[in-house]
Amino acid sequence: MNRDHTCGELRKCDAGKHVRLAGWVAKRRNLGSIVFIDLRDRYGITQLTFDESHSELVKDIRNEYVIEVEGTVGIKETANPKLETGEIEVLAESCKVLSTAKTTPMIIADETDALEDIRLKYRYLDIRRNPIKEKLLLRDKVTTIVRKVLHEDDFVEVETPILSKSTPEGARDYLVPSRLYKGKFYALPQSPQQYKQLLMIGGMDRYFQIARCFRDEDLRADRQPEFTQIDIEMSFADEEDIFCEVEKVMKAIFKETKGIDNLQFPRIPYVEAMDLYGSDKPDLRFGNPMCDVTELFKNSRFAVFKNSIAAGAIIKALVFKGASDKLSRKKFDELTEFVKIYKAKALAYLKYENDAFSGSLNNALPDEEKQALRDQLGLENGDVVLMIADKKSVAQTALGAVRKKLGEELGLINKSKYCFEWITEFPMYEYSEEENRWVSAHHPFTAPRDEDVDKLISDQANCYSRAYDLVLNGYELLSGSVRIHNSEMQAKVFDALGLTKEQIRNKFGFFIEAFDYGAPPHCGVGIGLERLIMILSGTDNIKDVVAFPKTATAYCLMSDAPNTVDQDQLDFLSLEIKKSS
RNA sequence: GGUGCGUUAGCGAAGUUGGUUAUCGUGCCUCCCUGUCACGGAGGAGAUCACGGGUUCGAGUCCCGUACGCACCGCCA
Repeated sequence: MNRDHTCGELRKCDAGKHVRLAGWVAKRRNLGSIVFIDLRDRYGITQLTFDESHSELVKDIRNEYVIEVEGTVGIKETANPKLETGEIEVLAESCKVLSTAKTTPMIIADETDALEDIRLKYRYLDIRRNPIKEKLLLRDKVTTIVRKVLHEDDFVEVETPILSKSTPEGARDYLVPSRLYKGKFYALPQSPQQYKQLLMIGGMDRYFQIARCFRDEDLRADRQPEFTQIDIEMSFADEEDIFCEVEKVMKAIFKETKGIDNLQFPRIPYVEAMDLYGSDKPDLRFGNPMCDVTELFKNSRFAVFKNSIAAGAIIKALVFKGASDKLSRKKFDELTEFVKIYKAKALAYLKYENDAFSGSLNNALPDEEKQALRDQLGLENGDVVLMIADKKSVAQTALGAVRKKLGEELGLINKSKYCFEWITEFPMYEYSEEENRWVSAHHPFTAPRDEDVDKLISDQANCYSRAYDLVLNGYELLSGSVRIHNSEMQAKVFDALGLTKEQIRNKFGFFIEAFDYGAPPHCGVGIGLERLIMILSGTDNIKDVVAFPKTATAYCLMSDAPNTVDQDQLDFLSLEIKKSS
C-alpha cells in the first residue's frame, strides 16, 4: 500500500498520528529552508511541510509529480479556512517519487487558464481539477440513487444491444460494418426504444437501464453524439403511473444531492406551452407569458398588421414589467436581428412611460389601438411590450426565444430555483417539408389520444398523442409516451405516415410481429442523464459532465477519433473508401 | 447544409490609421528567503503571429481560400 490515508480526510483530531499519503504535487511553496507542498488526490488537498532537515528531500520535486510521503500530523500555526484539511499539516519525514511529470500545458486548479480545446486534448489533466471531478462524482451519485429507487419499486436493470439494427424514421444512425455479412451494417442504438418495448412483451414488466445512446446529428452546447439515458419502461401502466415513478426518482435525486424536497410537477399541454411561451420546453423560473393580440389589430389602421392578419398571420405580444429603462434602442436593434434567426420578419416594440407611448410602433398605431393594447395587456408606466406579427409557428418560436433571452439578460431567472413541468399531448405528426409527408413527431409507436383516434389518418394536423416531456429549467429532461400495443392501431399510424406494407416489414418487421403475440399496455421515458447533471451542477455545457467529450464537430481532441484504419481492416469488411469529390 | 465569432511564447490575453527589436499576465528555469497556503523578491529562457495565396516599398494588422475551435439556425423519431 502506498498510503494509509487520503489527502482529504485528516483533521485536527488526527494530530500526532503517523501517516503515509500519496498523491499529486499540486503546488510547491519554497520559503528557503522550509518547503510546503500541497498534495492532491481525489479526496482533497493536504499540506505537507518539509522543515530545514528534510527540505533536501523535495529539492527536485515539481508540480504534478506523484509522490508518497510519510510523516506526522501537526496543527498549523494559522489555519487555512479554504481547505477542509486547512487546520492540519503533515510534517514530512520521507518522500518517495512514484512518478515524475513534465510541465503541464494547463494550470491544474479550480480556476484554470486554459480554454476548452486544450482542456479536451488533455482531459486526464482536466479531470484532476475539482470542477470536472465533482461533476463526475455527482453523476455517480445520481445513478446510484436512480438504481436504488427503481430497484425498490421492482424495476429490473436489463442491458440491451449496442450492436443493433438501423432505426428508420429518426436521427441519423452511427453504423458499424459487419465482417460476416458483407455489405451489411449494425447500427448503434439511438435509444433502446424497441428493445425495451420487446422486454415488456417478454413480460419483464418493469425495466430500466442506464443506457448509452448514439445519434449522428450535429452537436450543440447541450448535445453530444453519444450520451446516456436513464431508460424506463413499465407495463399495465399509463401516464399517471409513469409520471408518479419519474417524480419519485426526481424527488429522491434532489433530496439527496441538494436537500430540496418541495418540488412541484405542473402539467401543461403542448398547445398551451407553445401559445404562452413559444416553446415546448419553457423555462418557468420566470413568468412573462405571451399574449395573443391578433383580435385587437384585425382592423388596424396600421396596414402591416391588418394585411398580415388577413394573410393568416397572428400577433403575439410579450410584456416586460418595469423594463423600459433597461432596454435601449440599441438593444431593440439587436433583438430585431436576433428574431431573424427564427425566420421572423420583424420585431416591433412599444414603451409605456409617463402615461405615454414611444417606440417603433408609436407612430404606426393610432391612439385608440395603443390604448386598447394597454388595457388588454394591463400596461403600467415603465413597461415594455414586444410584438411579432407572423405566421403562427414563427411568431410563437421567435417571440419565445426573445422571452428566454431577455429573461436571462434582465435577470428575471432565480438561479437557485428548480422548476419542472410536464408538457403533455404533443402532436402525433409533424409535416416534413423535406420529404413532403407527415412524419412522427415522437416515434411511430406512440399512442394517439383516445379522442383523436379517428383523426389518425383523416386529420393528421390536429391529431394529438400521448407523448410527454418533462422539462426542467428550460431543458428537455426526458421524453416518453404511452405506446401503441395493438396491431390495428399500429397499422393505421404506419398508413398515416405513408409507409407501404413492404417498407413496414423491412423496417419494423420483427418488432411488429411481436405485437401479435400478446403485448401489454405499456409506457415509458428516457431521461437525459447529462442534462440532469448539467442542471444539478449549474453548468450550461454538456462537455463539463462527460468524462471524455467530443467537440462540436464530433471529434475527440484527445484520442483523435475518428481516425483512418489500415487497409486490411477495410479488406476484412469489404469496404472501399471513395475518393472524395 | 447555413450564419456569426475566434486562432499571436506552455497557457490566457493586448497589439491603434499597415512601419523598424511583437507587449502584458501567468506558467517554466536559476538564485535569495523559516510559516506559506494565488507566498514574496531578483534575474533568465521561451513566438515560423493557424496554414496557403494575394494587395503593398513594407502585413500580426487589409483581401481571398483552407483547417481547427466555440455558439446558434436547420437537424436531433
